[in-house]
Amino acid sequence: MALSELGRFSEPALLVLISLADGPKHGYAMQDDIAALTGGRPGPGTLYGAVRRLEDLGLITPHETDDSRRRPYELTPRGRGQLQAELERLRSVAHTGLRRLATA
Amino acid sequence: MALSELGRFSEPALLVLISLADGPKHGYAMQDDIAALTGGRPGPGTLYGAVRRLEDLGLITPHETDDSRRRPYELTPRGRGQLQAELERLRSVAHTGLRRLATA
DNA sequence: CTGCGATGCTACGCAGAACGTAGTAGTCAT
DNA sequence: ATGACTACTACGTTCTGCGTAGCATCGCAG
Repeated sequence: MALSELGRFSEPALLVLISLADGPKHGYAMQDDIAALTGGRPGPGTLYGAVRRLEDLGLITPHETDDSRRRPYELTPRGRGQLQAELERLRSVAHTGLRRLATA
Repeated sequence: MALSELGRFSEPALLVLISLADGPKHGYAMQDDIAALTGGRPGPGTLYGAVRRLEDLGLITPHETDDSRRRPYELTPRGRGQLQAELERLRSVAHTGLRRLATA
């Protein structure tokens, strides 16, 4: 993490955050949700790798449950804020790019 | 490249394509342009690494020039198409995410 | 005309992300 | 009780991201 100290997400990590944006989910449900969003289903290596990193960063947290089999996660307030900022940045970059394509 | 066969870009590669969207540029100019777009200037390793991969994929191509010192690149038609598709995908993902944040 | 900062790129190497595969185990319907 | 689906862990490989270092060229100040 060098280009910017904290304000950057890789694609799988971003998709995990988005998938948690409308409520807590466990890993398998995230995979389904991401598949619906993007058309591609991440393998477990990709998904749980991203989840662990996001948890280390304090952007998501395990959700209380008595079910030992599932491990649901939810956004922390910090994760929610970071996601919002990142999505706005992304939207602006996409907008700039599309305008350039249209003009040229 | 496994999640989707060709429809996925890493952030630096995407930024290179965007920076070429309003005309041919050489590496250093791309660095400047990306810095203006995002606030962060990629190092040469990041930039030229992404450039080489994009050239291998046929999305950008070296621009004719007699200047041996500079090596400008431009989008291929295929690169232009891919960029457009990717930006639209990105905009839609960002939109979905922001809507979820607003609703929840 | 010489020094020096800015330009433009190549080479290199490491850390870690992305990804697939395989394996384990519980659940549920038939 | 067998097979399909759910849910996750473990593991290893490949490649990206990134910084650093180095080298050559240009332009300008003195």
